[in-house]
Amino acid sequence: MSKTFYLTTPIFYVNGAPHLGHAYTSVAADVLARFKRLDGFDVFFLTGTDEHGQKVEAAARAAGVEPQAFTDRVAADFADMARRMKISNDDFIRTTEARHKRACQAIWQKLMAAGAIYLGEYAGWYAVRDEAFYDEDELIAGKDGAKLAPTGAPVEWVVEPSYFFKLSAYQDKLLALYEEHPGFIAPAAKRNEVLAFVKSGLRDLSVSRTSFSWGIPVPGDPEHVMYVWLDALVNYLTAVGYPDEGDEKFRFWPADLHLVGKEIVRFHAVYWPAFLIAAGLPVPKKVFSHGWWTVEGEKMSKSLGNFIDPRPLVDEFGVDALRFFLLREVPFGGDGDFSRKALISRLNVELANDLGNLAQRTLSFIAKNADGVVPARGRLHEADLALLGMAGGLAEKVREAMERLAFNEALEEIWKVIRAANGYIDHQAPWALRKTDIERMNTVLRVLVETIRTIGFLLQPFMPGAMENLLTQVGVPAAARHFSDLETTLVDGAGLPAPSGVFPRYVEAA
RNA sequence: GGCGGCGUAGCUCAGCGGUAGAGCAGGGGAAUCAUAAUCCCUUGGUCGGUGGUUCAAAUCCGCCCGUCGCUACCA
Repeated sequence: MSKTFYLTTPIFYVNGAPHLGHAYTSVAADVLARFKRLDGFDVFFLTGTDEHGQKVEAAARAAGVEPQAFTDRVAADFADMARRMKISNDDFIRTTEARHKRACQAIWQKLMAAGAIYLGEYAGWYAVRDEAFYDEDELIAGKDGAKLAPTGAPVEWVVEPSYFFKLSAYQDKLLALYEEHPGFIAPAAKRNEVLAFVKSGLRDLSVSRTSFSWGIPVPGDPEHVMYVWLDALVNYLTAVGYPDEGDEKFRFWPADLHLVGKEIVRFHAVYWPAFLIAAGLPVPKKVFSHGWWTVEGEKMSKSLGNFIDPRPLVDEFGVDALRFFLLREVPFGGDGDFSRKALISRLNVELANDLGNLAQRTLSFIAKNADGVVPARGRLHEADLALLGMAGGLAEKVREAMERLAFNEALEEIWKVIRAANGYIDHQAPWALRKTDIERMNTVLRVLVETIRTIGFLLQPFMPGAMENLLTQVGVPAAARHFSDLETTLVDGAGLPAPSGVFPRYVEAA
């Protein structure tokens, strides 16, 4: 039985359309999921949509449709985006599904039974205009001394019944968790923030609402719906069959990795493990926070209206190039800037010139001068051994970087070999050997083919379509593309298909 | 205000105690198998400022400046 690997994207909130940020999280998770599958893991990869809450209820009303119809439409749009980005998720969960309602109510009852939830009163300064509560010390003074929200909205003292989760009781257990598993929150900067937050003291968390109804009813008290974050986080359990711990999918629990945007770290690194500990369930192994994209130097925002839909970019540049760009351009965990210019530059320089041209010059040379078959190799020279050595050690280097979610480092390692291969072909000059030493020429070509093959294997998770094409061109059978097949070499004299460019250069229309 | 990150070549960044590095951009040359792609050489930096520790500091410590983030219940 192979080792399991369970990873998730956040479930995306359906009060707006999918944009580049959603695509980014999904692509990163997908690359890792594909990598782990190729590396022999039994992978469960989950994504989906978060569909409850006041904002969705309001958005549906604004659109003039029932919440369910509204969420059906937006959820379908997210699923479409995932498909277009070639996301290989094993399941797509929606929080409005019956299986999820059942899981949420089950965990609620478990938390109640454990004494972790109690009925109390939520009191605070509420601004109707902002639909939000504010702390006393956040308030500002108005003209006549009236209390105002920081946004300038009038506030009133409101008391309403609410169920609370005893978050304060889990402070020490959380700190112990972070202490014992230093890798639980990554990158380290986020870990520090969470640590500081928890150390500063935790208050109990209001986990039910009575002010709106678009949510999962609290068992035994239907006036209340569950707080959307409790609802949302439980999706990770729902998908593996909770509360049926005997479900065949439940073997994936606990999750190996929750990939999240930096704005929701706290929910995943504080509330979620606290809920799980209280419910007597194992906690996930890692929460990794990635950064945000600006677009042409500006923050994506509603007011600027510059949200980017990734799908037109897929149409224009190809899904592989876009996926590559997102993980290549910036260290995972940090923020990045998306610009047409940078995308085109990566596409032309690294994909077309470096890799595409390397494959093309090698394969078309073989087609013209080596009978279009896998060339046999003779005695190896030092330069051959150097390049083969680099290629041979590549899988381990890439695996190590992927383990740290250092996607751009993994790609950099691969590109070092690509650059070395371009240097190698220039120095060995098979076009000169063609006239003087055919055996040596064949050896050089074979070394190149083997190197390209290794590169193709390792790039599969990043650019599945293009690498499927490339691996076919270097003669790797479709059924032999797991990383364990890397050790199997190509067969001398096996026919190769006619080569065709893998990454065409992008020429900006005049 | 408190806590934390960052500030290194024109740009994006790596290095984190032992004579300043990569990619891109710029300059020169070579080659011509290839998607006019490639390869080689090369210009370029008082490593934010300042004081200290050390035989030796981008690299450790203090202070200052700039910048970004966190500092709970919309998600």
